[in-house]
Amino acid sequence: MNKDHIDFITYKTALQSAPFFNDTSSASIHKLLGLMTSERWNAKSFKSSLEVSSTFHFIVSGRLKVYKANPDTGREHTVFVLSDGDVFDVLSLLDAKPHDVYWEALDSVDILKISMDQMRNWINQYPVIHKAILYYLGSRMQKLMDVATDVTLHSTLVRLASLLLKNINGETRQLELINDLPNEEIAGLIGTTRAVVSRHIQELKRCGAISVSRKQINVKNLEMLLSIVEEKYVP
Amino acid sequence: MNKDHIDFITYKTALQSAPFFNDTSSASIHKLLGLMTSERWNAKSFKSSLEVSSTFHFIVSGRLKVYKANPDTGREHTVFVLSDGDVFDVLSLLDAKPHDVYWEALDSVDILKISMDQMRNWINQYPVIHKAILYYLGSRMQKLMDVATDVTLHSTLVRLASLLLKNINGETRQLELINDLPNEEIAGLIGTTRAVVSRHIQELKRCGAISVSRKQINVKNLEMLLSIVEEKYVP
DNA sequence: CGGCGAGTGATACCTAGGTAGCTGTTCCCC
DNA sequence: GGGGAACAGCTACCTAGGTATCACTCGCCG
Repeated sequence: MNKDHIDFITYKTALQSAPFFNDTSSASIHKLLGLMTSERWNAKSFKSSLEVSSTFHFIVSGRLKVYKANPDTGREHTVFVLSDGDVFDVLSLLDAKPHDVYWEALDSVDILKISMDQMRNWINQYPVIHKAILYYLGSRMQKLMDVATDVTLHSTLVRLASLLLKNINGETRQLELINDLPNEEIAGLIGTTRAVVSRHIQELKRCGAISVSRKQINVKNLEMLLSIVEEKYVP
Repeated sequence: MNKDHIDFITYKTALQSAPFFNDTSSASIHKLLGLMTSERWNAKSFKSSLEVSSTFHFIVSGRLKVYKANPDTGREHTVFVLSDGDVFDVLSLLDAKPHDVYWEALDSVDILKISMDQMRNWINQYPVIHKAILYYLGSRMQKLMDVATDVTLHSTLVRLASLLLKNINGETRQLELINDLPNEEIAGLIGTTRAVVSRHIQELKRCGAISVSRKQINVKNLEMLLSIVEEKYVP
C-alpha cells in the first residue's frame, strides 16, 4: 500500500494501537504497512485454513469467528471471536503445519493482509516483536484453556451466563462483542445447539437476569448472573 | 547448582535436548543450569497455580498433568500431560495474571527449578530464545484447540479412540505417555467420568480393537480405531 | 404492500452419558 | 500371608441436553 493511500493514516493508527504491535517503532510499522494490501470481507464469507495459512491478516474493523466443525453432525464450536486489532493466523506464522480450522466473518470485515513470507521477513528484521507476539499468544492461550474445560466442568446454563458476564463492559454495563449475534452463534460459542440456548435465554428472562429484544440481550441483574456462574443459584 | 554436582552433565543434556531450548547455545544453558536447583516430586503430589507461578520448572523425567477442576461437582478435566523436556508454567513466565489451574504428578517427577525473575532475566540476556518459546507455545496451542472442541464435536467413544491413536508410537505400535494410567485419569483426559471410560473400554475390547491387562492397554487393531475416530464404524 | 428469509419461541420426544452402588481382583505394605 | 487401598467391571437408574418440527414475528427488498 502506497503511503498516499486515502486510508493510510487510519490504517497506521489501527496497527499502532493493536496489542500485537506493542513496542514496535513507528518507522517499522510504516514499512510493514507499505507491504500490506487492504481487503473487505463481506459478512458470512467463509475461509478454510488452507486459504488463510499462506497470508497473514490484521483486522482493522469487524468481527470474525474462528471455529472447528464436525462435518458429519454439522455441529460447530467457536473457539475465538476476533475483532479490531486482532491478527490471524498466528499459528501458521510460527509453523506451516496445517490445522483444520475455519474462519467466518460475522460482520463486514476490514482486513490488511500480507504474504506470510513477507511477514516472517519483517519479523526477522524487527525481532523485538517476538516478545509482543508471545504476550499475545499467551493471553489467547489462557482464554483457550477456559474454553477447553468449560464444556465438561459446567452446565450449558452456567456457560451461557458466564459468556454474558465475560462480555459485559465494566463501565457502560452493555454487552460487547457478542451483543447482536443470533442464538445459533451464541450456541457455537458455548458448545451447544440453538434450541438449548433459546431455552436458557427464556429461563434468564423469566428470573429477571436479562431482557431481550430481537438479536439484543440486555443484562438487568449482574449479581444474579454472577451467582448462576458460581453455581449458587439455579433459576 | 554447582557444575561439580553429580548429575550436572545429565541435567545439561536434558536441557539441551528439549525443544524449548532449541537454538540455545551450550554456554547459556550452562549458565542457566548454574542458577537452577533440582527437586523431586512424589507421585500424586499436588500444586496449585499460586505455588507454581513464582517459579519456573523444567521436567527432567516423569509425568505431570495440568488440569482444571470444578470444586462443586468434583469433576476434573486434564488439559495437558507434560513429560521429559516440557516446562511450566509458560503462561506465568509471560504474564503474572493468575489463572486457576492445578498440577499433579502422575509419577515421581524430576524437576529443575529457578525463580521466575531469574528466568526472565536469563531470557532477556539471551533473546534468541523468544523464537523457540514461540514455537513451543504454538504447538501447545494447537493441541489445546483440539481439546477445546473435541468434547462438543465428538462422542466419548470417539474421543477415547482418538486419544489412543494420538499416543501410539508409530514404530513400536505401543501406547506411550498414557499407557499405564488408571481409568479415572483417562476419563479426565477426554472430559468424562470413570464409569463411562470403563464402559467404552469394554466395547473396544469386545470388537477386538484393544486388549487390556491391569493398567495396560494394548492396541490390537489400528485400522478399527481409525475408522471409529472417523465415525465410520460404531462397535 | 406482500412475500420471503432469517430468527425466535415452544413442544414433544429420545438417548448419550452421568450417578450411585456393589463386587471382585490386584497390588503392596505391614 | 493377610488386610487394606486402589482399581476395574458391571448393573440399574436418571436427567441434561440434543433432535425434530412447527408456528409466529420481524425486517427487508422488490
